[in-house]
Amino acid sequence: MDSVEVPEVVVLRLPLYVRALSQLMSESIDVVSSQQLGGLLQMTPAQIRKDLSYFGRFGKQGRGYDVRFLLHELQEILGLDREWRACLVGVGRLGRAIINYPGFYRENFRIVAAFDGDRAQVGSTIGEFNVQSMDELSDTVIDKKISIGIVAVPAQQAQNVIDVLIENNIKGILNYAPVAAKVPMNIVVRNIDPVLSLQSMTFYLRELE
Amino acid sequence: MDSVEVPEVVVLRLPLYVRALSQLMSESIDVVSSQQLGGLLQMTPAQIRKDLSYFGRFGKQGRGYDVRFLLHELQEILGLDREWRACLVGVGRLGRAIINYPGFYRENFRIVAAFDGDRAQVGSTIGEFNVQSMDELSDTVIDKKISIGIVAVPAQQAQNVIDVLIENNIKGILNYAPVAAKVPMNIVVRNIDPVLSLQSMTFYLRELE
DNA sequence: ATCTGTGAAATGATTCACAGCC
DNA sequence: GGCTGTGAATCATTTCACAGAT
Repeated sequence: MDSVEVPEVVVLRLPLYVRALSQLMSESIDVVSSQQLGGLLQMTPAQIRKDLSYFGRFGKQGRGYDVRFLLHELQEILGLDREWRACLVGVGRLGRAIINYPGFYRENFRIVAAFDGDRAQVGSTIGEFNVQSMDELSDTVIDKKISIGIVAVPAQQAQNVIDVLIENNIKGILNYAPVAAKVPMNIVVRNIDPVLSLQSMTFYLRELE
Repeated sequence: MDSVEVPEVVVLRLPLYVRALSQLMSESIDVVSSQQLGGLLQMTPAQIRKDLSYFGRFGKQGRGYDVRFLLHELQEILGLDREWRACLVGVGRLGRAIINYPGFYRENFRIVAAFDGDRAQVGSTIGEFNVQSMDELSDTVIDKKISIGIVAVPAQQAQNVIDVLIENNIKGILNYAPVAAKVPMNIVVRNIDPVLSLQSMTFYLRELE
């Protein structure tokens, strides 16, 4: 079934489908066509059908997709049918905001530990977390079955923190630091960088003035 | 010179070059090859050269690129040689974190006004901002020459807020709300959505366990 | 009558490879 | 010898268009 490698762009779009389908379910809509879904997400019906076809045949000809069924299938494909545990590294302003952000929790991502390289921070309490030193990372990752690291340290320290996370068997990194992380191929990195987003936006705005 | 349309992927990468070049400049390195830059950013030298070639011929054969010169050129191309003013809509937890985030200011993006649809918030003070009602948006956008709107309201209200921003001549939207914004073609939207990032990451992590 | 799933075609992006220059 | 800039080639993604199912 997945003998053909799924393109990464397709994987990046699946969560959009999940979100739209959740929305539809909450509106008690139980069948949706690729046409309608495309309308919601501003994309072509053909792309949606093609994307889904990498994973199976979920639709009914002449009818469309059963919302609940497709949602469950996609959640399973993405691994969203379980809880994921993450640790946060860096408890400065940004790190604190991340801890307090309720969006992760709602989608079954749990931050279960917080670390900081600054010894002055270690031992302090943030929300319900005791801030731990980086030395404790190794044991905590194992004890708490952590598979994702969230990096919220200054740019200068980011690569080092990322290296430590990888040494400790973390396979996914959500990187808020403004650096291009160097990681082995088997590590999945996602960057969150609003400044980069703005800096590419202005290219288009500039022409308008 | 730009008679051939520049692909959007290229524009999205330019800020990465800007960042790397700034870094190099701060290290007093004044010449860099596409090879070296590729090493820093984890991309191929050919891609960098091709990207830059959409905008001009910035390098010297046998030598590479003058760091300071290329940096200035790219900043100008992206419109980063000036200050950009933005307003924030939504002063909940997320909005407050955005206001306090120093990264925008450092890169010449100024948040100069804050709005909230919730009348209970209006009139309160956050940092140096007086939270304004949405009714005041129209005048303030003009007075303060705001061209970018930062949306940090709950999903439900996001499309409405975005519509209001666009009605008031905002051309760029940095959207933190978890929705696929519907906007006319001439509006530039950038989405910041860490949950989507995690949800596509888990597809790859799932296979490892 | 409607909508999926999918090969084939079209379009878009990346990489190659080398002429030309320093 | 080293490096850019760039057409050409390759590779990837999107869109088309239609057979087949309900």
